[in-house]
Amino acid sequence: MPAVRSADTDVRSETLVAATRLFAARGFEGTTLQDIADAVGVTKPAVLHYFPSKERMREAVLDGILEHWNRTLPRLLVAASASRDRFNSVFGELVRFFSADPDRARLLLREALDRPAELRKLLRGSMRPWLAAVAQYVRAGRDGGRHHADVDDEAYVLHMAQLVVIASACASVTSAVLPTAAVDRYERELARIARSSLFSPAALAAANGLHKRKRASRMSRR
Amino acid sequence: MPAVRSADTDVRSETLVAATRLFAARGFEGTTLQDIADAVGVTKPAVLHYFPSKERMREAVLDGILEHWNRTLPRLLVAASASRDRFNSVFGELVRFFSADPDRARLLLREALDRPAELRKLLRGSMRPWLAAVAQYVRAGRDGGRHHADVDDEAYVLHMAQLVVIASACASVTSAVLPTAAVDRYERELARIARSSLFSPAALAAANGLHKRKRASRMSRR
DNA sequence: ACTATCCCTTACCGGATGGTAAGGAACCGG
DNA sequence: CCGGTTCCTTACCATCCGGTAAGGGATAGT
Repeated sequence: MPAVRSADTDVRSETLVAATRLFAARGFEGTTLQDIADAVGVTKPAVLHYFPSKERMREAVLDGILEHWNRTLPRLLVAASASRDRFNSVFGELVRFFSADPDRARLLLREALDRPAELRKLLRGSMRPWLAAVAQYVRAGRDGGRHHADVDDEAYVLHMAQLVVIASACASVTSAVLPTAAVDRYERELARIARSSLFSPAALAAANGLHKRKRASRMSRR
Repeated sequence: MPAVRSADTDVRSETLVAATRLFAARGFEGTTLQDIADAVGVTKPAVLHYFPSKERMREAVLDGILEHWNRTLPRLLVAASASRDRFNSVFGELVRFFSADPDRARLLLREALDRPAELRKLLRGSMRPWLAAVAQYVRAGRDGGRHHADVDDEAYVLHMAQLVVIASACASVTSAVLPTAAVDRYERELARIARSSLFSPAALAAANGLHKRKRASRMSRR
């Protein structure tokens, strides 16, 4: 029925990609439809042919990110069951998700600043289960003595998520302040903070040395 | 010489306050001169009488924040010299500065997103000394055994600063995800993360119990 | 060959935006 | 009483914004 020309999904998806990049870099209000059209190489009404309004485009861009997120979410949650490995896989997945494409973090941050009410509702619906699951894991580890006794499960998880987001979003700024700024040094410290503020000293010491022979010691020790 | 009417600094400063609030809430591009003029209760050319352009107003707003920061900075750095007290006073001052007026955090975050290059230069010039001083304190504590042996001084300080900023800026969003969201619970966990990822287990235990009788135990233990 | 549909173009529009021109009201030193 | 300065107004402007109208060229079904 549609007169496909192999450009059917082409211009539309290119528009979505360009809009994502531009919204992340300059913000929604700071980006004009002309900017997006120029980036794709078409005219302004062409992008409005696929997205009825700029506002709808914003929603499409945000949906694209959340969809990607919800697709990697299950994989993230059924990670290894061992206490320490589970932490590493979940935290690693989180870091990878945002540092792989900092635009995701920037966009999320902008949404939190520009439309907090909307993001609230959105997170309330789609991130609560995830938060609850991870928080439950933290709580179990705490009751089992593996985690700090005074850790606040939900607050801890939220803080760590925020930390990953802002580290990814502002990497270009902070790298200018760190003098000998290797990015992985920055990321390594991020992981260290998350670990050492979660695991009890006993669990940390155990993982560092006399535990199972499963993983080679990847602890930083320069 | 000037025909003062007691409104000399009035409208100007009110404009600055309104602009700060609006820029923080809606962003620079999302705020019109008309919005600002309406908030102050004057006409659009009136605000342009004090600030020759919208761009100059942005600079004035940012300068206002950095000036406030630079004014409280020295007080922050000459804080108590005892290891644990120094941490508490510096970290507490940081938290207080941003949570007292979340607009500061939001504005800083927006600047990092909208104009990373400019903020880079600005931070490079005015925040490097502060970072260096605190990092040096962290390093000294590490070499003295009070801090974790594998802490990365500069990266740690940067991460903590970012964490405080985003926690203040996004409090309205995250509070919707935390179910029984007392704000101070959120802040308490923030301080716990900062402490337990910095101090070595021995130093933490000492501070919690058998140390000097200086402070009453304020550790959370619900 | 005819029609319909899809994709995209040129041309245009109402409204809002940042900024300017010009002048008026209040106050000043003289 | 008289310029002069400061502060703020009304009126206005060029530009750009998101969005629409209308149509052309290509393709597909019939």
